[in-house]
Amino acid sequence: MARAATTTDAFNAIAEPRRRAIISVLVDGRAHAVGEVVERLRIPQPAVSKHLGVLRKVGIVSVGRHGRRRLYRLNAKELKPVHDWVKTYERFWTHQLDRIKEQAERKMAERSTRETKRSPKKEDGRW
Amino acid sequence: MARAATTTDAFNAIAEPRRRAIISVLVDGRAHAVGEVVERLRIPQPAVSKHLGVLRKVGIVSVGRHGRRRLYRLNAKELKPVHDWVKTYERFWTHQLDRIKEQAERKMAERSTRETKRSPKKEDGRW
DNA sequence: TTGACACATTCCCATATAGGAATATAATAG
DNA sequence: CTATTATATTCCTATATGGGAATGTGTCAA
Repeated sequence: MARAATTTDAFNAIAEPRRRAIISVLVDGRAHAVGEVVERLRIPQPAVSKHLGVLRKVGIVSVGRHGRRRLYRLNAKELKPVHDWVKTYERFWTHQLDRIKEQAERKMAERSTRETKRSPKKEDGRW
Repeated sequence: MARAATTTDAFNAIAEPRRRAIISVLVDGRAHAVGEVVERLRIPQPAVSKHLGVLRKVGIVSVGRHGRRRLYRLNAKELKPVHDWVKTYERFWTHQLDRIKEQAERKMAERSTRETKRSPKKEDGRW
């Protein structure tokens, strides 16, 4: 099979830089017309419409009509799965104190599970 | 142009679910052989090798050799840009006050577009 | 040396792009 | 009704994909 559709989930949708830029425009929580996005990002209008269409299908934005305009609004909670996933790895780059703390916690956990698990010596040479 | 390559950046690399699964296997910080990943995820070996290749090109993993094995380890700090980006939107689902405000705003918008009586059977994401 | 093992690479293919250009649709103004 | 504004959609194309199958490469063991 080919690559998953951009409309599959938030992960695929936000992989496109211009879609992230569009989301950033909507970060103020207010509704914005397509033309506003076009002006502020200087992206051709059809491209903006297409990208907004992708974001809408995934649920990251919602649309409303007002006259001849379409007003798009951010529905940021759809980004939560991305945040939840990547948050798991936050400890790898956060402050060193946190890393020390993490290591300490890990040592404690290791100590408490040592009887059930195999010894830390392990089978031979893996680095 | 077509879609950006999966090796363009972390955003594109982690859009693939299997690659996220592979990263999860490496989360313990230790080095894992390809065969371990194959076993634990039950993904065909060539697929694992290809996905690891993508992750390596982006820098999310690094490789080392030990005998006939290749040992991959996580270089999670490459995921920081993703975290930094999505962190901006965390407040939309964590702060309860914001959620209340959002709901109120949505109700107001709903009320103002209710007279137009659009067919509700269209795609969702419309107000 | 030979064979088994671990892993990478290549080939093939159906599929979905993202962008540009052109056109369609919808709503309002006059 | 007509022109104009605002946005969506369609058509086109080059490109990269992910999976499966087959094969290549490197290393260890007997």
